[in-house]
Amino acid sequence: MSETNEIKVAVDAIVFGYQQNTLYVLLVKQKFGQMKGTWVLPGGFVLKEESLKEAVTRELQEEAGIKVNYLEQLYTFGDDVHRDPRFRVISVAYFALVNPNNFALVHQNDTDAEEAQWFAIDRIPKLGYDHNEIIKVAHQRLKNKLAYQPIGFDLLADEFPFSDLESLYTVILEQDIDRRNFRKKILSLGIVEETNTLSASTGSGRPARLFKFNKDQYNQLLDEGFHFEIKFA
Amino acid sequence: MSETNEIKVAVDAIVFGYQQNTLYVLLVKQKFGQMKGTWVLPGGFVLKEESLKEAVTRELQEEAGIKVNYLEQLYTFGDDVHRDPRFRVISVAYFALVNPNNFALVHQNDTDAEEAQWFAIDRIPKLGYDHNEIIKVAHQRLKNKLAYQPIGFDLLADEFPFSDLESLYTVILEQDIDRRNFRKKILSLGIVEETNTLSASTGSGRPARLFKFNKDQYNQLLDEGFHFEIKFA
DNA sequence: TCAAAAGTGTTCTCTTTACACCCATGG
DNA sequence: CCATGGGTGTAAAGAGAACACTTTTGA
Repeated sequence: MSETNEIKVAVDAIVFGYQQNTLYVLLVKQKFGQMKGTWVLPGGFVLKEESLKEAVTRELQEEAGIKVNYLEQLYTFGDDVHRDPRFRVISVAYFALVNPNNFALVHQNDTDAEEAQWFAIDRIPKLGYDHNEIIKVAHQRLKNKLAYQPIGFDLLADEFPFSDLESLYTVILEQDIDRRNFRKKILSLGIVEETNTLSASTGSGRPARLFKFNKDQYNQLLDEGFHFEIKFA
Repeated sequence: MSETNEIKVAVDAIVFGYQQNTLYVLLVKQKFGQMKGTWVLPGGFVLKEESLKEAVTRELQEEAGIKVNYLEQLYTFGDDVHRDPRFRVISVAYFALVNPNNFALVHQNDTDAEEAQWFAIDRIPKLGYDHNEIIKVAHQRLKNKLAYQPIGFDLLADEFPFSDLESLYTVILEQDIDRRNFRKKILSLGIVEETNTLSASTGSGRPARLFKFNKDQYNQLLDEGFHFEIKFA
């Protein structure tokens, strides 16, 4: 029973960002040890007096200078006893989303990682440990959640054209959707509202009206037993 | 960083069983320590050379002599630094289901727990640690999963009358359902098949035809993109 | 005036809901 | 023959899917 002392507890974060029809994941370059130079998920060991959640937010701040706007526990990886070649480590992985406001990375020098960088989901290099596997699990979770929780909005700016929301769904779910039916469906839920703003011109095409997610309204509907769900043909 | 050595890793299992319109949870009486005599979830510390999953199945065997027929990771509880008053412990909780075949408890004497016992979900006593909270989370997961995964069958005998399946749904979801529509819906999924057996008489009423879940068929449909879902009015 | 993206309604199909009476058995 | 639980169909309403042309802007 005392052997449990020899198991180390780590946290890792899979942070998703979305920009220009591309889904990105945040990675950091390992600064120390035999894995120096390898790209891995941001994360690290949990301190004795901090909660798991605190450990993740601390590591994200230290390693990438980033604050996320959605965070939930994903899964705890601890079945492969040798997933870390040095020690027995179990890792509690967290699923996180940032919107473009928080996208920028602060490069502090006093960090665990030499660099932090965004990688397109289909351009992830071979990572250290089992982190490629962890990203797969997180990607699947993202796909699933998109259908029954309004987390798409956490990946967009506060005000966005409808087409951004639509292409976010097509890109992440890798599936075409009908523009008219999608718009009708989303608007019928009553959690997205029109603003008076039009998008700045992008050089071609008609400017789009901007919309925003009404979180208060969503929470109120939740209390009333409302059930968010988006499905496609 | 070395402080992580002082965090202990435990697993706990929430095992659900269903009998006679009642949902049960398996609890064990703590045998040692200052919590001696308190009811808690089966579980214990993870050994250095075993996977998390192995740890759960080992503990369930040792403490209750039970084998489950569904097991999945639920959540890792580690945000309250003092959830165990003795040490910093994080617990990876597992969600498990048994069917009536595996319901019986073997009372070995060489176990961690003095006793193992089934408690109706609405008759759970005050438990040690944060285990009442953990059960709430597991109960919610059970309710959610029932709607989009055919796990109800893991709580029933291999062959069951339709009314058992139906009352399982009403009991766990705490919601009435229309008998005719429910039967139509389930049968239309094509994963439940009729047997030739009729239930033994229970003293009154017409004997029921028994059905069984066709797991192979379900898995095949899954591969074809099938999506299980049961909703109610 | 052309290219590019935004905006918009209707019809058809399928799924979900609501609802009530007869059947088989044991006592 | 009565009490108990098992078994079944239909119609109405709602949700999802399919589908194409007009509008606004910049170049």
